[in-house]
Formats: sequence, C-alpha cells, structure tokens
Amino acid sequence: MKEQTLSFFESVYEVVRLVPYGRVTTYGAIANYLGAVRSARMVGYAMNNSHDKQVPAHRVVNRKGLLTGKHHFEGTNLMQQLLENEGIRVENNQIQNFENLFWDPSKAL
DNA sequence: TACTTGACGCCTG
DNA sequence: ACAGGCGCCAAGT
Repeated sequence: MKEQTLSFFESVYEVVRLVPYGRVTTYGAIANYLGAVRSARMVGYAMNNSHDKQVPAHRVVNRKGLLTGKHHFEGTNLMQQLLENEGIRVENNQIQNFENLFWDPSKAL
C-alpha cells in the first residue's frame, strides 16, 4: 500500500538490484525502463542515496561504459575492483566488452 | 515557494 | 571523429 509512495529513487534501487552478477547496466537503460528516458541524470542522482541501501551501484555506469561514479566510492578504484571481482574487465575506467556485459532491464524483463 | 544541484545523454560546431 | 554546450527531471535546502 505504501509502496505506491515509492519515490523515483526507490524505483531505481529496485531495478539496480535486479542487475545480475557479472553484468552491468546504464543510467539511461534504467531510466528508459522506468519510462523516464530524459531523466537519466536522476538515476545517477538516486545512486547517491544508494549508499544507505543494498544496491550494487558499481554495476551501473554511463552509456559509454565509463565508471563515471567511481569517484563517489570509497577510495579511488573501489568501483573498478568490485567489477573486476565479478569477472568484468575494466581498463582506464572503461568497461571492456561493455556491450556484451550490458544488461538491459527492458530486454531482460 | 523558488533556486541549485547532479554518479547523463544528445545535438551542434 | 572529437570536444564542448545545452537540456531535463526530481529532490534537497
């Protein structure tokens, strides 16, 4: 019942949580899934609050496959470490084989 | 109530 | 092909 009061942010967390292990998605893909194609920025902004939630924010990158938000993680390369820990190859803040690892919620669902 | 910010994306030069 | 600027939407102050 109160679920209807879910803010845009919480909706984003739900989608990010659906990202399978070893896969990555983009802000635009999430926004598109939520019907807010023009609100890709909001998705990234929502991730700021994701620190208080259990959300694999490190699996979310921009549409170029760049770890733009890595600066928001602890340390400097924690985000990259987490991705590599899942078997994702990252080099120079850019995910290698990105289109292959790309997970689109609209397609998966 | 209004202004500013922001982990992006697309268009134009 | 590369770089820079503008646009959009929601939340916080």
